[in-house]
Amino acid sequence: MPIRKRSRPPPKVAPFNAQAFLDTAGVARTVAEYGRNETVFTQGDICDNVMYIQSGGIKLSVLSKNGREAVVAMLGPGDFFGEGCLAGQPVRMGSAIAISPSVVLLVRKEKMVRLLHRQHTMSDRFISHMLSRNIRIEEDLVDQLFNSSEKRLARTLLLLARYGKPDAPSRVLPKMSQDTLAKMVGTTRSRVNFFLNKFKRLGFIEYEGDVPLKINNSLLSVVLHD
Amino acid sequence: MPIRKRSRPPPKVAPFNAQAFLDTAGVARTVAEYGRNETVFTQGDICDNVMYIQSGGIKLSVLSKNGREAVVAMLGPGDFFGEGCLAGQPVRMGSAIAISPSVVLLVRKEKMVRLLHRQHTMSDRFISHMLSRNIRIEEDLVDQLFNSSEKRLARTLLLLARYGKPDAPSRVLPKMSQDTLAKMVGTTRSRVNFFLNKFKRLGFIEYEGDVPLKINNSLLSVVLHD
DNA sequence: AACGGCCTGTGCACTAGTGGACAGCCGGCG
DNA sequence: CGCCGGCTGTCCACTAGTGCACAGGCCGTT
Repeated sequence: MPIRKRSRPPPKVAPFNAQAFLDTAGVARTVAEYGRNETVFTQGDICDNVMYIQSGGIKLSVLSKNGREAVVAMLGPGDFFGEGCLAGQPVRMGSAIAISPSVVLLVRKEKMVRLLHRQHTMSDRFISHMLSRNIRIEEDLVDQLFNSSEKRLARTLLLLARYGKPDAPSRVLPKMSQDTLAKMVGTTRSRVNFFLNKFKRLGFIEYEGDVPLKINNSLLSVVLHD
Repeated sequence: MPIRKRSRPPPKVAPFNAQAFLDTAGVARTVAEYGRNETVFTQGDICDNVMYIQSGGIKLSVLSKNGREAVVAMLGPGDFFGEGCLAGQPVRMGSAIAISPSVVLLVRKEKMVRLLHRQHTMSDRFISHMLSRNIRIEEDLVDQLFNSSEKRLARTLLLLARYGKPDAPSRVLPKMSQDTLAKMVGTTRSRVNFFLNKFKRLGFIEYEGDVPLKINNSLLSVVLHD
């Protein structure tokens, strides 16, 4: 299973090897690989398996009726996605595309249900994933409710920067366009551009050379101030 | 355990009787009762048990630094809350208060973890709760991202109205102030008032007598229109 | 080299939303 | 009774955010 090395996804927790586990558990599953920007599933597809990210990164987004897009989550190794079908959702509520070359495990939902019953390792992992995801989305929600787009941008930048956990004083940001940033924050590109430059002017982020940026923890002051 | 009858919480699924279950499972748990507006826990409290709603209704809300409040969820019988501690959150991220007389089960988090291991009935129930809650919050999030406050209000009204599932053409709304509505929708009271009257004018909701309102399914047109 | 696609930087008119304020209504209570 | 507190209805000035449009830079392709 060739995993091309990329700058971004630092192999997070290197957690339990789900594939090996599924092998020993004798569970039917499929291993799929996706290249950058390849789509895993699309909003409206019928929905009958749960995915597990072995390596790489996946973006979940939702399309509105009038064609606008919102990024709901950026996921990495060890994360599940597409769990909606376990709750009886007949079709996918959003789209999933790979943001870097990714190896993904597919498990049919019936299998998954049985697995969750029989295997503590699995259900533990799944539950803890659901818990942390829940917390994250809830935070995103109150962020939307309370904060201005400026603060929201600052927050998502900070979250993106510690994509690979360690709390170094300043971290590098995955390369992404102002457009997708806008779709994550929930605003327009003009706005994102405006604030990015403001942050740069104030020394909160550095334009290491040209496009790719480094963010400074001092950016926190934006989020925290009043 | 006297449960005063109220108009609101129609006993949902009448699901597994958690208390009896916990009794037979020999698990330590506490039964607590709360009156209307009594607080179950407060943002910042240390956080070491998970709650299960036996009957009644609970409102989860978050307070921002500058004193604003956002309602994150309204829960009913059969719902868990306070599960954050299972994911290692040391303190509560929001407050929980009873919106009607409620009976709540408290299970210490260590017990809960063991329970989830040993008891399929429990872990099934918990997982399905987490799944549906996840879906709901995610919907709330994209709602925030895509829709104007008018549509958001329409949506929350519709959701509130089918609090007791059945798909009757028009349903009655739990009594709640424009203020808490505003905090659920994520806008100001002036706005809520404005739109409520607009909806009334257009015949989407009826002011049955005075305050308590009935909502018409035609309100859907607001949400659906472009 | 010339082209197109994709990105950033910037400006601006227009709109939705905010955050007050104030009056009036009602019910509870001393 | 009169007063208070919490609720609704309404209004308005002010601000944040949107949704364009346009210019320029940096590829990779033909």
